[in-house]
Amino acid sequence: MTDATNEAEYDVFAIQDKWLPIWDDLRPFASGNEGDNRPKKYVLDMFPYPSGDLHMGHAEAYALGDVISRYWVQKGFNVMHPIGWDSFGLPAENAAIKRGLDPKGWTYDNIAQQRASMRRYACSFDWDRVLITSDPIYYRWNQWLFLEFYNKGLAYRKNSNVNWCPSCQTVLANEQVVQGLCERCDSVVTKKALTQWYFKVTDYADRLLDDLDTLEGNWPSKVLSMQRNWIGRSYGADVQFEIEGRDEPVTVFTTRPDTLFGATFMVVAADSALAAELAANTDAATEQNFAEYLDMVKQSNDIERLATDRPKTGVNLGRFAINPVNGERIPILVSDYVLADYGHGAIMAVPAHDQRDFDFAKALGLPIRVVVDTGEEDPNVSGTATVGEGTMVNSGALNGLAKKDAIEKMISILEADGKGKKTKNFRLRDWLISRQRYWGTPIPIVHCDTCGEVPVPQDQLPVELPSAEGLDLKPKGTSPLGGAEDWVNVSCPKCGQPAKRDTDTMDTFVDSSWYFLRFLSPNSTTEAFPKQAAKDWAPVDQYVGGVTHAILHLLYARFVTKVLHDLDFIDFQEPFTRLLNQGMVLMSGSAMSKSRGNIVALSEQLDTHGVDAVRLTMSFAGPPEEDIDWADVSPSGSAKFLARAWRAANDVTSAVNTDASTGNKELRKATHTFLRDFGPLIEGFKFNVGVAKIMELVNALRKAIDGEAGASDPAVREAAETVAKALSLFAPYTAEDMWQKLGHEPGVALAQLPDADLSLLVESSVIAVVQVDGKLRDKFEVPVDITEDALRELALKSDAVKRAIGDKSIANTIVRAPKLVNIATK
RNA sequence: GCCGAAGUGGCGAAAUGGCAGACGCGGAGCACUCAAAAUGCUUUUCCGAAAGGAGUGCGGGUUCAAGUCCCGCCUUCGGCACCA
Repeated sequence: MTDATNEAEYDVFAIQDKWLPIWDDLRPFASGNEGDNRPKKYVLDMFPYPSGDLHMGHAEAYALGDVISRYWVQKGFNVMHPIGWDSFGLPAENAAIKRGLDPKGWTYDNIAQQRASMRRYACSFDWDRVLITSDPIYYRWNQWLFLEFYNKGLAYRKNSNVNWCPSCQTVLANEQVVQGLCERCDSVVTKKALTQWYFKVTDYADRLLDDLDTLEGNWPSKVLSMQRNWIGRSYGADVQFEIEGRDEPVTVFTTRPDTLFGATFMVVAADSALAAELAANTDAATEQNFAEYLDMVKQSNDIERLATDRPKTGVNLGRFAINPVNGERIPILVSDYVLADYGHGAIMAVPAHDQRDFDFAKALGLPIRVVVDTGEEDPNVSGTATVGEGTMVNSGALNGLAKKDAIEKMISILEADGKGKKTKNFRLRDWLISRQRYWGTPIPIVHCDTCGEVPVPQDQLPVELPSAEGLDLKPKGTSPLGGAEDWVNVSCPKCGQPAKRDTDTMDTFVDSSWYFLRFLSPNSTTEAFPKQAAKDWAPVDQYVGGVTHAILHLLYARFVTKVLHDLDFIDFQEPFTRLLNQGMVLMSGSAMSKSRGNIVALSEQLDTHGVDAVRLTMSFAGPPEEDIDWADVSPSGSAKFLARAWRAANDVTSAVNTDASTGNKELRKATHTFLRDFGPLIEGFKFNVGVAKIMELVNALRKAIDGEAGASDPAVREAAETVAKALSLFAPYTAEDMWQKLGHEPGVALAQLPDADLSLLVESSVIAVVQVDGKLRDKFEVPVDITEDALRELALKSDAVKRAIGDKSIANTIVRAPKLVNIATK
């Protein structure tokens, strides 16, 4: 039943349908128009993977990104807030295989769906700046990037033991192996010797680590520490050990050169080339032992290898190294606890002061010699290596020194003798970028029997992916592109003889490592991005996305940025000035997943509560970096609040442009207190508190309309307009409709919040509190300009205070006029 | 093991060293209604009838005053981890 006198009902779905087409025309978020001289800001949300329709996680990320973007638009900035799709990759390929379709169709269908959902979700994207990484117009520049790296010597091929996912049938970067499992499919990752393409990220290890300091305070400290951990720099020394029966010495890396006198044996990684060589020159029995051991090592996977309680195993090669400081002959052993690809694949073992070496020594009956007196029990007795600080003993010239001095002295001794040098090592490995899959950017290299690796000339780019039709995409260990014979067989760009294209595709993290620059000119066919635009807009002022990318994506993007800087394409060294990591949306305590059966469908939430209520809930649930448990929050409560705000605007009866200065004092004060507090809260990412402040203002507004002031009071209009503008960051449909109800033209998103009139906030009196021994005992109203003496006197007169003091005597009285008195007794 | 973050009502959460629990969810009550829904208002940390007392993971400390700063624990979460 409709009530004729009160026909205005808040109908969120009607409002959504009403405003969408109007906004399509209005385009309030177009950026970089000719003659637009608003100051520039670049706000970027991590672009989605088109694996289906948008889900709750996207809804949170884009709600929060939008608060920031819309805030700066409202502040009068020319905000670039683009969107794109990270659309190459395995899920599309796997879905295609499963359904017998082309990955392209699946991908672009999903993109269309997500795009429509983003429009409905009222994302403030600039729809003129859109990119899709699987478009040739994008990946052509991915190939350009590869060739720039190649020409600079930063892209190279090598054969080594790589991470291999037996289920995806492709190699994986180190970063894509999580706890020994494939990050995509959770299969146990194995090792395989393959020739693969790498980017030389290790050349930038120092800068990637040191420049993290410049992000301090602007990136979550968690992400900074994760990156530091991942790069893992350690300082120490390279030490050369002569090997009996070998011309070349073997170099080992150690962080504890001070303990060199305690090195009682050497351990070589069982799966290293050095181990094979050393074993080859022993007797038949040892060779046999080594071969059997190596076989066992190769069969164990990372999961087994990483088990902490795993007993140490190894084989004594019966060969000897010479300790460079004391000439001692020490046995050489092989074991799998030494890694082939860290340091030099060989270590000096100091069992007394390293627990791993100790366990190994115990297991194989090797000598243990204490060279640092830490004041703890002898490791031979306690069974625990002493790894801490102490005084050097049994160490010749080092005796009596502390750890730090001993390290320095040992290094200078080694350097003087030419037996070693100070150095550092990184945990970070080079980035393996080739993949044996179809749906990715083809690597723009031709292999020629006479010329070797030949880069495809820039004017022949893009090397377009051949049609998937007729190709067998099923994982089989080699790239499906190998089956596209017309595509593979080309003539060498250099000599013209028959040659073959490289059939691998690039890791999709290459695509996303520079996409933020492509938004500057997403449709350009002549350059990856214009230098001048990069100067004007980049780096990204505010990046928003999940912490899941804390290592991989952010590290790669930082690396590529530094390379592009060194190649003189850009003048900055860090891509993302400020970073916000939003939390995850959980359901009943755990991440949403099909197997748990706890998936909340975004579309259902939107159909039930409306876009605005879902967006508002995302912002109001808590601090943005915390997880949101959907079971704990109330989208219906948000909807209720929005209706309440909308009704208040609907109640306003004064004319547009009514001068607020004659309005209700109390409500004006509430409005201007809000105006003072709101901006800093948003800029400090305290969106939940910002929403709470809007709620307070709506409560005050309601009270004023229903109370003495009445609906026609000018302050009521001022408050309602303030609510509409502020609310547009969180609930754009409701805010726009309120704005219209208040008599304005569409475009609340561009309506600026005025500065607070602080003169309205000056109080003549305040509530003073009186504490006795820090406990609240009384409060009363006092003039703001009350003197300390007068306030003290008032406090001491209070009955409640007298009672609290009792028969104790006063030791001290602290007065902070006009707000506080604290009486300390003794 | 190493590094980091966090522990506050029934729940999500607020709180420049200065009134702990803003704002909301949920609960209770009142008004409107024949009734319900919706809406508006009141109330809601715990114990206590009240006066009052207790209270921010635990134990200490600094301070007139500590959720906040310092020291030591406990628990949870995240990252790294046989990296020499």
